[in-house]
Amino acid sequence: MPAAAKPDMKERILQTADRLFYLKGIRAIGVDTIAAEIGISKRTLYNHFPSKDELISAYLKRRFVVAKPSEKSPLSQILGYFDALERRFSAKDFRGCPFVNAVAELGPEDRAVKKIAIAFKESRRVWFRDLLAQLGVADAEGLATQLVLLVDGSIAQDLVRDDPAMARAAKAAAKVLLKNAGVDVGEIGGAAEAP
Amino acid sequence: MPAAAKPDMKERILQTADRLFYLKGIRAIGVDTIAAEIGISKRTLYNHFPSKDELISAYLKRRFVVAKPSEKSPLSQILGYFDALERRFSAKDFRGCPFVNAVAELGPEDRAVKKIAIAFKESRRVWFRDLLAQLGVADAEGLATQLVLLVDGSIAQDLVRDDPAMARAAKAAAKVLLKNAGVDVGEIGGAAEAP
DNA sequence: GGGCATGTACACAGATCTGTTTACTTTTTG
DNA sequence: CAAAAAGTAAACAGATCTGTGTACATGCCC
Repeated sequence: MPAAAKPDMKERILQTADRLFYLKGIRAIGVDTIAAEIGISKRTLYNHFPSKDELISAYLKRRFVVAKPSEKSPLSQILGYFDALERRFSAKDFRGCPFVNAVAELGPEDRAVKKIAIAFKESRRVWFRDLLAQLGVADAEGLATQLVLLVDGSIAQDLVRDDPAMARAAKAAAKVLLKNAGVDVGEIGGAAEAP
Repeated sequence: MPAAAKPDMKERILQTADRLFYLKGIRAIGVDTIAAEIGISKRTLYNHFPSKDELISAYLKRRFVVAKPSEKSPLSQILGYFDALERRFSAKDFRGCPFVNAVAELGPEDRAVKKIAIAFKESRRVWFRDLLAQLGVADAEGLATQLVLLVDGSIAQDLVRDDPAMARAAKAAAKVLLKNAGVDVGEIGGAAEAP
């Protein structure tokens, strides 16, 4: 039918690539599949991205969203992160961390992918660290690292087991670590948690 | 050259497949590559494994080693697990958890792979749980889950960042969780650890 | 000696993947 | 209007992948 005047073709390509790469795997999806899914020709796709590698990088960079400043208290931001994790685990289209998956899939030789993955992991660690510093935690660096271990551990476990309870377990452990660092987190149950 | 009388051909194939699948990725390695690496013909490989899928399953099953009973105390077994992790992270050929990587690479539709991965994760959780029960921990189930989060989290982080310190951070966090559960773990530093 | 399992070498089928080329059509814009 | 920009359709090149087929060589056991 029509030819041009498609708005945000690049964004539409990226949206589709994101969904397919993330759900099925980067190596499992060919550029033909992405083009066919949108209903465009392969040539059009290659006019927007010079190679699949570029598309992969763009996909990962688009996934790299920075946390916006919040009005909420540092503690509720930290604990809320685990609640958000649990919601994401419960969604049926959750399939682990796209950065970890990409590194696992593409191997350590793909420097471009690894670089983006490292940057993302570091930015999230820094986000935790700054919130912890606001709470007056002495070793904010060390505790931030431990919190991201819980985050990534629950993501890996949920990827394999499809169990959103992993997020609750991570939150419970995070509370223990916070309390141990002198943060008042209120009551701490064994593992359960009152919403 | 010679023809038959190769001892343990199946095991040799598995060893090579293990190394290549794990280091480069399952989808990145073709059966030709494996056969060429050993110096056998592709036909021979297919005589031992009827399909690549079967070879993948055999690779993962072979990675699934059960922990042998130990003479050491439950606590030192638990803490020693994190020390072993750190040693593995320091090896240059470490590239994350083969089960998580396989699920990430092959997608959730590969039931055979997912089944093995779930079984492995569960067996390790049970290993922790039983040791915790021996220590008299009340909620051994919950704490075991939290410990495997730290384990898998440090593995995912090391995969991306190549930083063996992730294992030390996990160990430090584990100590805090153990202490909180009433286990005497001796002195606890901020994040560092005396060997 | 004679099967028979096991291996080699190598070609081949058929699918799929990245990326290009060619020729044509439609829309926007100066 | 006319040129440029953007898209379509479809074939193609060249590589790679899984799996099979064919013909031959070697070693072991009866």
